[in-house]
Amino acid sequence: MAKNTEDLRQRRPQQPVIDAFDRKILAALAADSSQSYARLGEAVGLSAPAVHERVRRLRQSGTIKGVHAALDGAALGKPLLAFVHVEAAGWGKSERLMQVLQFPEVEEMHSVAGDASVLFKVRTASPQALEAFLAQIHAVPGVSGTRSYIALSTYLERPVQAGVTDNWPDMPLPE
Amino acid sequence: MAKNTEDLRQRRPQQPVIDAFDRKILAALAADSSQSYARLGEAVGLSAPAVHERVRRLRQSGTIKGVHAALDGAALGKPLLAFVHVEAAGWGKSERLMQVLQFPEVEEMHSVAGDASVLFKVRTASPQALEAFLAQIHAVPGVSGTRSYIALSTYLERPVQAGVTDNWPDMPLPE
DNA sequence: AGTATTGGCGATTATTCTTCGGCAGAAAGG
DNA sequence: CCTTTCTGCCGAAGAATAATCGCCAATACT
Repeated sequence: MAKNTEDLRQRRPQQPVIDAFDRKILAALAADSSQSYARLGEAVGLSAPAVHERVRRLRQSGTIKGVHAALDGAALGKPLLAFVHVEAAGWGKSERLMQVLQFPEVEEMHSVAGDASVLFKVRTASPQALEAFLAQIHAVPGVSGTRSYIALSTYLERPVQAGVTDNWPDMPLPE
Repeated sequence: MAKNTEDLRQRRPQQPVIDAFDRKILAALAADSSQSYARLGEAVGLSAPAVHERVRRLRQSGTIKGVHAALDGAALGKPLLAFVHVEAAGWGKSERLMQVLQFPEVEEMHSVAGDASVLFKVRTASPQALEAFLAQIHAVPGVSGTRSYIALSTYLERPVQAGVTDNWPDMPLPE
C-alpha cells in the first residue's frame, strides 16, 4: 500500500520523458496522422499495441494536443494571407481585443516583444476583407496603429516539428 | 457519346464546388480530425458513407491537404516561438535561403510585401538556438538584416478555418 | 416525356482500433 | 547476489470503424 506522502503528490501532467521512439512517432504523426498504428510501428520498430500505448500517453500528457485537417485557404475562398502587427498604447491583451478571435479569418494571435505589441495571422477572402479586419482592430481602445505584411508566396507552412537541432553548424549549412 | 470537344478538356483539379455540407465537414475536421464518419454524419446531417465520399473528394481536390498531429512545442523542448523578418538586398527567394527550411525549427516561410522581404516562423529550444538560426540567415548572401519578434504569450494558434466572414460588422463587434 | 447523371442511403465486408494476459528486462530492496 | 517489483513490449482476440457495393430518388440534359 502506498504511503500517505505518496497520496499527496498531485498528478500533474508533467514531462513524461520523451525517448527516441516517441520522437519518431511524433514526427510521423506530425507529417501524416492518418496512418495506422501497424504502419507506425513498422516505421519506428515497435508493435502496433506498443505504439498505441505511447500515443495514448502522449495525448494524455498534452504533448499531442490534437489532430487537425490541413485545409487549403485558397480553395475555401481565402487566398489572402497576412500578418498584422498591432501597436497598443497600454497593454495589448484587452478583453476587447480577444473578441476578434471569433472571426474564422484569425488563425494566430501572440503578444510579442519587439516594436509591436500583438501579432495576428489572418487569412481573408480579399483585400477588402483584410481592411474590414483592420477596422475591427483599430476600433479597439488603446490601439495606436497597425502594420500589415501580406504574403506573396508561401514557401513553407507546416505544423510544429518533433525534431530539435542540437548541433547548429558553425558555417552556413551542412549540406 | 461525348463530343470531341469534351474529350479535350483537361481533368484539372479545379474548385469542385463546396456546399454547406462540405463547409460543415471541413470545419469539424479542422477542429478534430479523429472523429468517426458516423459522428461527422450525425453532426452535419448525412449518412456515414455520404460523408466518406465527400471527404474523399475534398482530399483528392486538394481542399484537404492532409491531417497532422498538433504537437506541444514546449513539451518537445522548444519553448521559444519567434517571427523573424528578413531584409534581403536583391530578391528574397534564393536557393541558399531555402536551405534553412531543413531545420525542424522552421515552421513557416513566406515572402511578404511590406518593409521586409521574407518572414519566418521559428520555434527553438532557447535564445541561443534562435541566435544560431539568425546566424544562418545572416550567412546568406544578400541578406542585409533581420528583425525578430519573440512571442511572449500565444493566445490563439489554430489551423486554417473553414469559415469565411461575409458580413463584417460596421461597428466594432456583434457580440 | 424520356434518358442520363449525380449523390445519398442501407447493408456487407475488410481493415483497423482497442483491450487483455503473459513475459522479459530493468530497477529497487534485502 | 538474489529476490521482488515495476515497467513496457508482444501476440491474440474482440469491438469498432472504414471502405465498398447495389439500389433508389432527385436533378439535368436531349
